[in-house]
Amino acid sequence: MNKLIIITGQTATGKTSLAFKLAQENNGVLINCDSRQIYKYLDIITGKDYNLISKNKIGLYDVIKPDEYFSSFDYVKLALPLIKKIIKKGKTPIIVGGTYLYIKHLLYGVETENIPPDWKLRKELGNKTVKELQKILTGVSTQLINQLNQSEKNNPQRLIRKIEILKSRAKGSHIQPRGLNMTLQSSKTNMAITLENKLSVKNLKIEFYGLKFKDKNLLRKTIKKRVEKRLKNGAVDEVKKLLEMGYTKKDPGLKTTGYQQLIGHLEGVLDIDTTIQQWINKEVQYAKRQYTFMKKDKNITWREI
RNA sequence: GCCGGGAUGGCAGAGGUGGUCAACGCACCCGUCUGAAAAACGGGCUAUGUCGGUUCGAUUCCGACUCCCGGCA
Repeated sequence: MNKLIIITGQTATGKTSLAFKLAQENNGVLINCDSRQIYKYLDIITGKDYNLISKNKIGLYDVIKPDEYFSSFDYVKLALPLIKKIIKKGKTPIIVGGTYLYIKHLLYGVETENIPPDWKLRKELGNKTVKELQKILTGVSTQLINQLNQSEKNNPQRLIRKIEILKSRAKGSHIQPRGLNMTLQSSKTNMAITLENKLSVKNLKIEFYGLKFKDKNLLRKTIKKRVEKRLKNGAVDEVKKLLEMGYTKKDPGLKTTGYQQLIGHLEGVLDIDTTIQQWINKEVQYAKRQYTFMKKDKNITWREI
């Protein structure tokens, strides 16, 4: 019997502590699944737990630089072999992090798996207005744009992705998607089977936990404390250092809560109180969105804190 | 005390108006999202300081009061 443990959930719920505990009980090895901790040099503000886990005991920390793009596909590509290696050693991989999108793609696959992001195209289309993007899409496929809901129709990133998919298919390079889709989320066995195939591992047992706050007051209080702690630990200096290294607020790594606000402060746009308040608000809002997204996954066993 | 200016949602703030007034932003609530996810988006909520008058009808006109800001004393 092979075991895989996944711990996700809202930010600031203590996922890493739980992962550490489960690692001791299960002969486990941690694999990060936080889209921010993937980045080098983003340490204090993304809350890398160096005290709890020494750097070499957790996988997928610090794999790219702040100006590099990363996607759920890249994550899966890196995570799968790592998981496999750990299982082969007879240990338990423990995936821990709040980026549910990455977990979702790892567990359930993506229909358009063979159509990679075209960052050049994205950059090009990035200058266009939503109206222009809609027009491009309408020109290619009226059917497709009619299927989009209001939210997606106005979301430039989503529209660009759709265009990307259509362009790729127009080139004829695509293969018919495999039957991996959302319906698998309702079935625990299928989830394991999918991964067993991808890993070529037999008898995989998956434990899938989600951590969430009991109520919003506690969430806000905890986040506020955490922000204050990070400031005390040198968050401002971390940002200064990154700016000195030549990174800017437009770099994908720095498009992160905390960095955006502190850069605003260093630029003199925000006073410190506003900076802190905004930082806290953004994290609270993020935690809310996380749960909205994750709660649709029926495989998650929830634990309230 | 006198003179002037002001009072619009939880906050900030615009403009119009005797006829269901009421923008934008923030916050808050709910949601969307199959290769950017700590991202990007959609929807929703709440208002004319108090009291009285004129009027069929007042947020708008009139009066008083309260509070705030500026100037004079």
